[in-house]
Parts: sequence; structure tokens; C-alpha cells
Amino acid sequence: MTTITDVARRAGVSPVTVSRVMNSAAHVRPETRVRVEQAIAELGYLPNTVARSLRSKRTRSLALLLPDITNPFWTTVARGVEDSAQALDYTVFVCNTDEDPRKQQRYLELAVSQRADGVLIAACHSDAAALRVLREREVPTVVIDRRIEGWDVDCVLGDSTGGARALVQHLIALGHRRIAAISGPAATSTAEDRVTGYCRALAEAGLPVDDSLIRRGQFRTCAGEELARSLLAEAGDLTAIFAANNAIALGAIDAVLAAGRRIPHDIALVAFDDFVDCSHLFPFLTAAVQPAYDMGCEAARLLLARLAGSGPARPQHIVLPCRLVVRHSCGSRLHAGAETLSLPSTVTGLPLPGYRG
Amino acid sequence: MTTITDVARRAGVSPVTVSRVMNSAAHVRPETRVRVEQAIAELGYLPNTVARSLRSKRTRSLALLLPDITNPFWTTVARGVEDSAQALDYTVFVCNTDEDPRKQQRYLELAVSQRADGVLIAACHSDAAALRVLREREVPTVVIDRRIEGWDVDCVLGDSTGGARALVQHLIALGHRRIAAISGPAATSTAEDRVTGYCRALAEAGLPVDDSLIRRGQFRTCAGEELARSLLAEAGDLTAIFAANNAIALGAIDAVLAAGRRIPHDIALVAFDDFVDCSHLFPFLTAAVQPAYDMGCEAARLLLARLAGSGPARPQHIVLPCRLVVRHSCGSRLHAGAETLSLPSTVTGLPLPGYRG
DNA sequence: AATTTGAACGAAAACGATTTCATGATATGC
DNA sequence: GCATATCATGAAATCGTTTTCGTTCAAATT
Repeated sequence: MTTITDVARRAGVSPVTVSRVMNSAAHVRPETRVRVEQAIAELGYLPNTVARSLRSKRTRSLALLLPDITNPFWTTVARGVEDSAQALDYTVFVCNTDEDPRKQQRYLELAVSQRADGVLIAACHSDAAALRVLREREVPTVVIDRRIEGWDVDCVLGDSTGGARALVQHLIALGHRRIAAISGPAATSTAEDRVTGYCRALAEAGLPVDDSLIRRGQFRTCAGEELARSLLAEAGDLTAIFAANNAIALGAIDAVLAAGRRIPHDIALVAFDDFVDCSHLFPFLTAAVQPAYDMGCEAARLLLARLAGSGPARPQHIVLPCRLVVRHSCGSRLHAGAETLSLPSTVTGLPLPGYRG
Repeated sequence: MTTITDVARRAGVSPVTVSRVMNSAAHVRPETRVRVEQAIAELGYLPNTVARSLRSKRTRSLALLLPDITNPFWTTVARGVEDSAQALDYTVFVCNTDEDPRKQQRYLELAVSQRADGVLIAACHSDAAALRVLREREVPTVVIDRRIEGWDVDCVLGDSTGGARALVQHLIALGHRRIAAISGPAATSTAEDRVTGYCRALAEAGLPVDDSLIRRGQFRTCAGEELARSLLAEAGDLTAIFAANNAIALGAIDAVLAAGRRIPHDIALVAFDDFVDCSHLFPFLTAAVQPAYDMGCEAARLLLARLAGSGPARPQHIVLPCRLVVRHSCGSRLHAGAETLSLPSTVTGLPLPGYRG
């Protein structure tokens, strides 16, 4: 493969000069520059990023660690990250941790080994210990969608507590009194924040918080199904379920239907997170929708600002608001009220004409 | 950051020996190996992949270029690729081309600059010219979901022609005679293959192929909407639409509903590709479903085999079959017939209990 | 006219690993 | 017991850039 030396030879200059031309540094005579650029074009020369990175100690790459790229929420976050990064000629490599601490650890070490300039991570544990690899080496880091205890690091998250509270308030307003919560792992701040929001809504309405109605598992469909199943079996007077993310909601739907109950007639369901495209199509699931794309953009922008040395002095904690999108799974046919914002096209309160199942 | 020399010093050996230990090469005395491993652990040493790559000329990374990571089909492909790659300690960096040739070109050059060991690409043009960067430099390449004219390169694709044919045959069997097709860009083999399948099904049924019923645009929701709108306006006797991918289908649904028609009562709709999670939830869209995850896995495995020197001699053209999943958007309440395979849980022919919209 | 400045460029070092080649020690074969 | 193979290790070269430090020469300053 052609190297900078080949280009230099062809242009009749030294490699340094070629380097200067490529990095558009000063002190190159216009005519020399043209000669070099011509040589580059003629040879189809593409610089070796690896060598460049070794010497300059910057790779222009970011590592993005998230639970599962298959979940539309994370996909959208990833897209936001990539778009922001690409605008500044940064490369993003995506790692699926599957919320597995060991996989996460492996990928973090990989990110350090690869000398990623920065890391964006939806940590699977809110304890800072898991991020020691990054902290020790002072790798610029932005945490997405999670809070971290014990490390004051940049983070970008959705308003989990507020979103959960709004969803449960909505259920309460519809007359529900026995509302269960199916959340993620207790070690995840996001899961706990959503439980907090759930409890707060109940407390504010003067309703008791029944611990037996709060279940925790993985942020996964199978966990959602299992927990919903046991809830339905054990709590006979249950009338509504709050699912702490979209995957859990899917599982819960399966469990409810499998138990011979109907949604929303017998069991109302609300969920955190959405299904982007699908929700647009099937006006079904009432959800607190996080601005996933913006979260990705913001996180990447913050990280890139730090890399450019132009970031804010103190670590930032950016909390983006959620939209409450009222659809049919909670039984409400009403437009959203004062506290809520809705997707204009989907909150018609009516099924799409033509689809009757 | 600690280097191999630091480790060597601490273990009382030379850097070469440390390198040998890390690469588990032969010719290291067990006790030396232990000393080195201890030094590595004590220092928390993580090798610098950049330096390693420069010297060894292998980066253990793959570039994955696809239209849009936001589309559930591509997400699932990406996940398959990543899982296969990760098993062999390869890193994947994902690039969204948005089907834009210039963006694609930029990313290809980036992949070469980064010295990716291999490239997986859903090329936005079936002409081999766009891939010259790769071909000239003999970068191991696997093309996903597309055929390439003029370069006999490895590729993994779904049976577009067969899937489209099956979908249209199904419509014909349901009694439809005026069936439109909304496809992707003519430059994309996948789009054209699906048109071919559509035509073949019509021809085999002795039906005329009406060119005015075949429309082409981007593989996007907005294109699908626009083309469907014009079709509905211009072809009054239309009773069914075949959408060449999921995004187009979404747009088509919007257009049909906006025109005051119902699905499937007034217009039947079938589509290529699915919405993974959602389709499981809402038994709506009749689709030819490609094995996206397997496509990603297979493609990565083929590429990695080539990199390991163990690949097949000749370029492979792997065509994976699609499943025809019959749901409600086509008006059929029947289980799939002999030629078709169905998702057991969704093809009940009945709406989910509880959801009446 | 002598001195200073800075533009334009190059030589050599450096980045941190791996690869190649060399060396002494030990084991093996006959 | 001697030649030969193999083991265990290290010194030096190398990968392709960027950085650092000079050097030359022309223009500006005094």
C-alpha cells in the first residue's frame, strides 16, 4: 500500500511536507501544496490512521457501550451519537454489553487498548467501581441514561423519575388503585429512578405503596413476561401495570394475554420507552418517550467538546424531559392533558381506520 | 500509560518476552511466563492496539457499512455481525451510509485508512465501480443484501425474488388483480430483484404487468408515502400494494389511510422485511421476513474465515430463504399454505384478545 | 549594512508494539 | 562424546506517521 514516503518522492518533497499538507498546517508554499495534492490524487493515497494515531496519541474514535443495539431505543441513541461524531470526523465503534458486567468489562478494556479518545457508556451498574478502568486512566467519559454513584462524571439522561411519575399519575387519574411496577435491575439507577417515580405518584395521590407489587428483573422481554405472570397470579386485584422499559412491556403484554386478560379492559399497561417506527403505525402502547436521538447527540457533543478542550469545567448532568404519549394500552381515550405532550399523529384516541384486527 | 517496556522492566525480562507471553507464543519458560503475567496484572497493563496494529498490519477490526442502523432489519443484521466478530475478538465499527453514495465513499476511504481487516457492506449501488477503493487494495469484502454487477465478490443475501414472488402470489390467491409495487432505487439489486419477483408472480398467474403500477424511490418512509399517494390518485382500480421494504410499507400505510381507504378492506398491503419486536406484538403486516440475524452472522463468518485464510476458494453467493408471514394487512385470515412458513405465535388469524383499538 | 524575523522545508527521533535475526544453553541422536 | 536440533531469550530493525529541532534563505528592521 502506498505510504507518505511514496507521495513525498513523487512530489519531490520530504514526508514531513506531505504531512503538513494533509493536516493543512501552515508554512507550505501554495505551489508545493498543489504538487503534493496532485501526487496524493495520482497515487490514490489514503493515510494510515494507525500510524498516525500511534504518533499523535489520538485515534479520532469513540467507544459506545450499550445494552443491546437491537432495542429501538438504543438504536436511536446510537444514531444520534454517530451523527454527532461523524460531523467531526470521529469514528464510533459499538459494543453490546447485554447488561452483562463481564462483557462490559471486556469491552472497556478493549476501548482502552484501542486507545479510544473517549467512551460513551450506558453502564450496567450504577456503582462507579465497574468504571475504574476508565477513571484510573482518565479516559474522557460520558455516561448515558444512567447515574453513577461515587464518580462525578458527565452524564446525559432522561427524566426517569418524572416520566414514571407522569405515567402512574395518568393511571391513577383513570381510576386505577392497584398498580404494579415491573422494573429493571436494582443496581441500575434508571430502574430505581423509575420505581421512585412510581412510588412518588402513589404517595402524592395518598395511595399506599405495596412492596409486593414492585418487581425487579432484567430489562428484557423474558423477565417482563415472567414477572408479569407471577404478579397476575399472586395479586388478584391488580388493574394496571407500569413497565419500566419497552422490552419489559412486551413481555408483560404476552403474560397478560396468556393469562386470558385483555389490555386495557382488564389490565391497563403503560411503559417507559417506545418502539419508534411501530408506535407510529399501531397506536397502542401508552408510554413515556425519551428523546433518544437527542440523548445520543448531546452525549456525543459533550464528549467531543471535552476532547476539544472546550467543554464545561465541571462535570455536567444533563437531564432531558420525556414526553408522555397517551395511547390505548391504558384505557384512556382522552387527549393528553396539561402536563403531557403528545405525538400529534398518533394520539387520535381512535384506532386507525381499517385496522380492526 | 504503562507500556510493554514497563512490564518488561518489572518482570526482569525484555519487551520481546512480554510480547511472547501476551500472544501466547511458544518458547517461554513457565516460571518466566508467571513473572510476566504477574507484572502485567500488577501494573494493570493493557496493550496498545494501535502500536500492535501498525507493526503486525492487522487491526482485528471490521467495518460495517449499512443504510441506517435505525431500521430494525439492519439493526438485527448488525447484531449478527457483532456477535460473530466478537467471538473471535474482532471489533466492528458501524457506519450509516443513508444510501448516499458520497457518504458511502467517505466511509469506505475511512475503512481503508483505518486499515480495517475486512469490510461488510450493503452497497447503495449495484455497480462495482463504487467499491473500487476496496477492490484495488484487495480488502477482503462481503456484500450484504445486495448483488454487485462486475465484481465477483462474496455476498450474503435474502431471496428477494422468491420472497416478492411469494407475497404477490399470496395476493393473487386472495383474488387481487390490480397490484402495485413500490420498490427502492433501480440501482439497487435488491429493489430490482423484488420487482422481478413481483413481475414473475403476475406473469405466472397470466396477469398483465402494468408498468404504471411499478414505482421506484428511496427505501424510505417518505418515499413510500409519496409513491403510494400518487398511485392511489392515478390508479383508481388498485386493490393491493406490494411494498419492497418495511420503511416503504410504513409510508404506504400512511398514504392509504390519508386517502380515506382502509387496510385491508379497501387496499391490501404486503411488504418485504418486518418490524421484529413490534410484529410480534401487533399482528398486522403480512411480510416476507428475511433471516436478518443469520445474514449478519453468515456474512461475518465468511469474512472472518477469509481473514483466517480458511475461507472457500471461490467467492461465495449465499442466498438465505425468507419466511412468508401472513398477517392481517393483506386481508387473509388463513394460515399460510404449503409454500409458506409462519411465526407460530403471530399467525393466529385472529386479533390479540383485548386489543380492539 | 548588519541584524532580526519568520517562512519553507528537511533530518532525525519518537510512538509502542512485533518481527527478524542472533546467541548461549540444553537436550537429542548416533 | 560430538554434531545437531530445540529452547529460552534478547538486540535491533521495523511499521508509517507526527513531532521536534535545525537549517536555509528572503524580507523586514534597525
